[in-house]
Order: sequence, then structure tokens, then C-alpha cells
Amino acid sequence: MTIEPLYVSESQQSSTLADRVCHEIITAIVKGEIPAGAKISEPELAKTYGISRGPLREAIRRLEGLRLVERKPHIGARVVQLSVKELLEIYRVREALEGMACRLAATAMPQEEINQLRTLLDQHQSGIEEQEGQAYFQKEGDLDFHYRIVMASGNSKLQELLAADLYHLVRMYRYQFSLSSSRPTMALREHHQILDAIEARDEELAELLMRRHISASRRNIESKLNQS
Amino acid sequence: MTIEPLYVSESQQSSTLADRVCHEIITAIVKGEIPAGAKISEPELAKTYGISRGPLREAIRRLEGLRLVERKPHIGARVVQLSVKELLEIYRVREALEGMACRLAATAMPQEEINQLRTLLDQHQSGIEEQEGQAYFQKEGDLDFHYRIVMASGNSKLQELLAADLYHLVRMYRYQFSLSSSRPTMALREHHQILDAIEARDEELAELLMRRHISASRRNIESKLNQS
DNA sequence: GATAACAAAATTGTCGACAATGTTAGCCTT
DNA sequence: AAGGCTAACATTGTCGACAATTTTGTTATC
Repeated sequence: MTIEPLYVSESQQSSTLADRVCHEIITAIVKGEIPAGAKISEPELAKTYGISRGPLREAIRRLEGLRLVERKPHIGARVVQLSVKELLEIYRVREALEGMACRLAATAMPQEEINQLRTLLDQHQSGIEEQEGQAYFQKEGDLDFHYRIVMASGNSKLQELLAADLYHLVRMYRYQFSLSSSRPTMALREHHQILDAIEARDEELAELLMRRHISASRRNIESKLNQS
Repeated sequence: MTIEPLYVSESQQSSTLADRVCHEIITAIVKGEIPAGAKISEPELAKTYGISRGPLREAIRRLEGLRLVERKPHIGARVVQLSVKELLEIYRVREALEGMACRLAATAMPQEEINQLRTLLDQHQSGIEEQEGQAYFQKEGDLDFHYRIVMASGNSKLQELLAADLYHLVRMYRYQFSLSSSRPTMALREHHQILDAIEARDEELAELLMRRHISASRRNIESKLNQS
């Protein structure tokens, strides 16, 4: 049984070419099939996806808004070039936004969802112990936990900014830098503590723990990438 | 030989129609010239701005990413409908993001910029005392202070999310709900305190004060709009 | 051999026309 | 008269062609 990545609106029967292709390109960029920094050729991509340049350009405009590509007038669009500096910046943003999300979730998350999330964490535990699919759990599983907290905040603006915008970039970094938390056991324990605070309806603590959790990840990455 | 006005400046020399018209539409939406909740007719708008539907649709795709319009396939785009609930949600996001921005600014803001910002606050003081142009200072002046803090954070992701995305919506609300801080003196004092904390390089305090400042604005709006 | 100017090719930007879908108005049935 | 069906209309979605701009390649000059 695989955990459905909820944040990927999948199989998109969006009925419009631009929307459908937009999602396909997002996936391709996140997975590195279209490499970072690569130029996006409109005629080439149009042929690849079998559509005309009209809808494709609309899709690119959307990707521009998601900060997955950068466009210069009359020159063209390039996939964003990932840098360590920007990755660390994103973690600062996550620390702020997910901290707030966690604070709100402490008030708004129904007990039923808390129980479900606890079950999910237990599955992650199994995943780590078995060493099987560890990479999966560390990557997508971690993001799944964070995703559920954000959704539980009940704040649609937070949900949009994090789940719809930022997580694409986060996943892109994980794929391409092969970033996996080198501290899965520690991270899992922190997830449990965060959930404890939410269940205790302790806003202050919930926010504090989430911020520490993300801050620790940031410092972890920082030291790992600085030493090279 | 015709003499072109060299300083068309304000009207975005973006060299591409889609970009130029996009900015024009943003302004029109923020100011309410295209009212909230209104349907966006592509043929009509295309005629208004004297362009064809191609670039216009690209502009609309961009507005969609900025959350200024909502699009439904085969039905069309509408300007977002502002609600009190969403306004309060935005203030939660600002509390989190600008709190973080303020924390970073406490480390990164050069003394020179701090001095300039202090001067700006003194001008705001004069504005309030004279009662002349009070509305201006309360609206745009307040946002100007916050804008400078965000820029001083040195975090490009924060800058994008706040300055490029969120502030459009904030300004839209201010225009259309005629929201002006009913506590200009208090707000100005808080601005000074925040700047004091930054000058003292006290990250913790700077973040705390900014969060309180925005939280107070939120509660102020909350009580004012709930009583009606 | 290097550089600058020019010409050719490729790419992006824009437009108008056609196809697909959604909406509306009128007619028929009950 | 009310409700549903149908056809005409309007709007959105898609496409191919043309214009404007940038990039590339060539040639001529120093």
C-alpha cells in the first residue's frame, strides 16, 4: 500500500490542454527530466507534448508564477537554477509559515485527524525499521506529514502558499540534490512531539517545536553542504 | 520624425504586451476599477486595452498565479471576491512572514538604511500631526515601512512572497474596504519600537514586536468588522 | 588571425480564424 | 403558465501564420 501524495493533483482531467500540460511540465521539472537551468524551447516543447504554442505559453506563464521558470522578454524561459542559498532561504520561509500553520492546527485539527496522522507516523516508523523504501518515507513521507499539518491549519492562504507553491520547489531540491534527512529517527521523534503538542492543544509549544524541527533541518543541510 | 516622450516611465516599458497589460490590469483590479467578483470577458478586455486575446490570456494566467482572479475551465475568469475571512487569513500569513523578515533584518539591515527609515517615520509623524494627507500616510506609508523591512531581510523568497504576491491583495483590501488603521499614533509608535529592536540587533525582540504589531492590526480589524 | 559589420536562421511575440464548450432564448408539451 | 427540450448565440480553447527580435554564421577589413 502506497501513500498517496495528496499534494499532486494527479491524472488531471482538466479538460484544457494548458492546465494538463502545465502539470506534466511541473512533474518533468521537479524530477529533473527537464534539467535545472535548461532553456525552454517553445517549438520543441510544443512538439513533445503535441500541442500548439498558444496553450504552451499560457502554461509557461503559470510556471513563472510558481517560480519554477524564469522568463526574459524576447529571450525565453529557463528552468530555475537551484542554489544552496535559495534552498536555505526556503527553509526560513517554511519555518515561519509552517510554524504558524502548526499553531493554528493546534486549535483547529479534529481529534479524528490527529489519530489518523498518528497512524501514519507509525507506518513511517515501520518503514525506517525495515530499511525498505526508506528513501521514499524520508522524502515523500516527511513532506506528507508537513502537508497534513498545513491542511489542518484551516487557513487557505497558508495552504496555497505552502502546498501549491513552495512544495514544488522543495520536492525539486530533494530530487536533484538527493536530499534525504540524514536523521530519520530524530525527525520522526520530532514529528511525534509536534503531534503531541497539537493533541494537547498547546499552540505555543506546537509552533515552537515545528520551528525548531525545520530549523534543525536547515542547519543540517547547511553543515552538510558547507563542508563540501 | 516624431518625438517620442522619453519618460513614459510609469506605463511599464516591459517591451511585451502581455507583461504591460498585466500590470495595468493589476492596478485596475486593486483600485476597484474592475470590481471584485466581476467576470472578466476576454473579448471586452482585449478591446479595452487594444490587444488581441493571445497576450491577454497570458496576462490572465499570471493574475491567476497572483490569486487576483479565479479561473474555471470553459467558463471564464472572475476577479476574486474579498471576504473578511480571507483578509484575516492574510494577516496570519503576514504575521508569520514579516515576523521572520524582521528577525532577519535585525541582522542584515545596514545602519545607513536604518537611519533612512527613521527619517521616513519622522515624516509619517508630521503627516499625522498635520492631519493633511493622513489617509495617504496611513495606507501607503504603513505599507512602505513594512516593505522596507521585508527588503532589508535579504531573503529573496520572502521578498517575492510578500512584496510581489501578497501586497497586491493587501492594497486591494485597503482600497475597497477603505481600511485605514484607526490607530495611527499607536501604529507609528510600534514602528519606532520595531526599528529600535532592529538597530539593537535584537532578533528575538524584533520578530516579537513585528508579530505583535500585525496581530494587533488583525484584532483591530476583527473587532471592527465583527460588530457590524 | 582577430574583430566588426552584415545577412540568414531560429526563436519569441502577436494576431485573426476556427473548433469546442457553455449560455440563453424561444418553442413545444403537459 | 411552468418546465423541459432545442437551436441560435456568445465565450472560451486551440491552432497556424505572420511580425519583431535575438542569435548565429559569414564575410570583409585591418
